Amino acid sequence: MQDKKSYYITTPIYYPSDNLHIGHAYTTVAADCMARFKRMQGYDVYYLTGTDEHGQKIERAARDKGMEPITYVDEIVANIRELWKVLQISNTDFIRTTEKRQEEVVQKIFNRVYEQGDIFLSQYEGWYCSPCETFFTERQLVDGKCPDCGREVELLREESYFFNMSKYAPRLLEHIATHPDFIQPESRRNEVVNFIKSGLEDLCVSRTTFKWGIPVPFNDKHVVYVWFDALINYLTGVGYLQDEEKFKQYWPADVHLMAKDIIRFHAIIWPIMLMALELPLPKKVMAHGWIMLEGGKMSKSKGNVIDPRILVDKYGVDAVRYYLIKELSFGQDGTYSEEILVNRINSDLANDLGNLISRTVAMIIRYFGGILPEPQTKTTLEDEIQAAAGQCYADATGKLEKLDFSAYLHAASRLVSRANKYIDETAPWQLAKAESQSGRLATVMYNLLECIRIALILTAPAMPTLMERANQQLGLWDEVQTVAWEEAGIWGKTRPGTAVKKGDALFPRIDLKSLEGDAKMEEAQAPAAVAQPEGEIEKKPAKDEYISIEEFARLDLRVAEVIACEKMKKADKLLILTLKVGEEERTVVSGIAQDYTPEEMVGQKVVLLANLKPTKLRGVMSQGMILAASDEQYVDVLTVTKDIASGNRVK
RNA sequence: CGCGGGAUGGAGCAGUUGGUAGCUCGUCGGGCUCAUAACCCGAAGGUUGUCGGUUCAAGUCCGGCUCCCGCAACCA
Repeated sequence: MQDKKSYYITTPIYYPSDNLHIGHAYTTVAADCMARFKRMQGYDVYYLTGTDEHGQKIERAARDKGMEPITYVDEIVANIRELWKVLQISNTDFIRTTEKRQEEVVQKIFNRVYEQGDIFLSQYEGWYCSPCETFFTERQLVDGKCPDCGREVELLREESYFFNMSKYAPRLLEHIATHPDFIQPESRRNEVVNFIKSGLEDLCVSRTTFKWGIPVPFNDKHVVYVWFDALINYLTGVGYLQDEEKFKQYWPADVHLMAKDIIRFHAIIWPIMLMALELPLPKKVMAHGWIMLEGGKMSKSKGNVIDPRILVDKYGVDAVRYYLIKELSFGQDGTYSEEILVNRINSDLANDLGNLISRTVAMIIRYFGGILPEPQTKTTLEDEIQAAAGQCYADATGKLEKLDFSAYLHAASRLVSRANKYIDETAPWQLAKAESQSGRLATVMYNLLECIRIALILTAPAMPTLMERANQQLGLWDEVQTVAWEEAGIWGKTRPGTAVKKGDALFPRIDLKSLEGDAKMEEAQAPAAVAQPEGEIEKKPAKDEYISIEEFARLDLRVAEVIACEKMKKADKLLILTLKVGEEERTVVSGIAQDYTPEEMVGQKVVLLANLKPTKLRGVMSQGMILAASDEQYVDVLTVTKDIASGNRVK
């Protein structure tokens, strides 16, 4: 049974309503790196990823496109799988919450927890605004009234299932205290502990407002709350209640890896669910940081989402994965820019590693006809090299064990640097000039290749195609797939007599200047590039979607003069404008506070959409909307510059 | 006082249990010529955001302050 130690690692299951971006790629690549590392160490690895497909948002998105949720989601899931293929993700399994195995397990779990009393039917109590058909919490209300429409709300109860979380809070705190590695990094652990100590409320684990989800087994008016459903995938994936032997082999998970924003679900709700099921908790829950873009977080609305596929096309999988793994330091946020990416590839991969291989191959060919000689005369320098290699191996291993990905690659880089320095120290081109030095020269060549061999093993988890590509030139291994991690810790595994041959550069240098040229071309092609991969609906109005002049006339656009203006309290973006429109006065709330002060608005003549349905914004009734141009950076309010009196029509 | 993160040589970041501040890139100078104009060596450059406290000793612990950034709320 215990023939092989097992290792179970997961990524979150992703929500297929949006395109996946470089951040999702990071999590998945990092987890893949671990999976490959553990496999090379001889572990029986189970690497699970997948998609979380239920929920109102998906249901709505599908309906908006006139599709069944499942057809909608199928398409996106296919794209996600394709992305993982491109990134050489070696997941063992791919789970979808819409699969039958998941539904079964979720329902059984729901049943069980219900029967033991930890899930109970209760009333969800909230303030209900019937015109808006929405519940609000006490906090959300504005002056005790509906924050949306400003009307009276009533205290209503709705039937809902709740999960008793507080019951398990002390046990969870105890567990966290006695297992310091359970939540990583430490800053996240503190956050979670504080959150738990501030008191856990019962979690509402069912919904009745939509249908797209797993039905509560004994009450089909209810659907299981998506997070409750989603987290269970970690159990379903390894056969819980379905394949007991498999489950026994892999559970508890060794690592749940995720981005920091969902740590609470994994470090609070999930462990408590497992406690309710009397299952052992995962050994580690690790949250990494975010990849930020220069100028803020990436988001679809900013249009700055990076599609990893395009990067892989441009730079290759190994380079892109290397960059991702190297860039984020343990648990912290990092920055993405194409310039940083290119610099990283050029300096670490092209200049140092790629070039090391290139120059070594060239020298073995020049001095020994391409056949690696037997090492001979040894000096203290060789002891030093060997010790350095051992140290790098130990460091890389240690850092990976701790999921400190960046430091792991840094350790591997150190060996490459040491080898480059070794060439300088020994100056093989000098040795080659004297016949008497051929023994030394042989030693140097052997040691260089030995360093390369070790470096390639160390970087293999990060760069899955490099070993094979390099091996075509180096001939180090008969079978690349079976190379074990431990071989990197053994000096002298390379066999003399190995034949090397010249090949293409493993990591060609990238010219930043030519990149600028590319960027311009890309801009021209951008719409196609963006729309194509995901089948994303960048709907341009079709030609027959012109509107008539009559339709336009329905918009009552007027010149309006700002006679007073103040900043909305407790809102960053809102100004409250008092407008004079002819004889009439109006109050309009506008989201321009980040670019305009109240003072500079007063006296301006702006364009008002006067017959827009009034609405309440943060408690203030806004009677219309003023027109403004905007992009990601600026908001520019349209103003009337000539002396046209307020109230006049704009058309 | 909504939640959280950050402030360390020009840039981006490390700094584990408090004990001489490190790494990558860039800059300047030198070396080498095997190599993907790559490689190697050396140098300059920081009173570790600010004020106060604990200590023999603080980037590292405690408290106040300032400024950035994400999330949330809000952009009709």
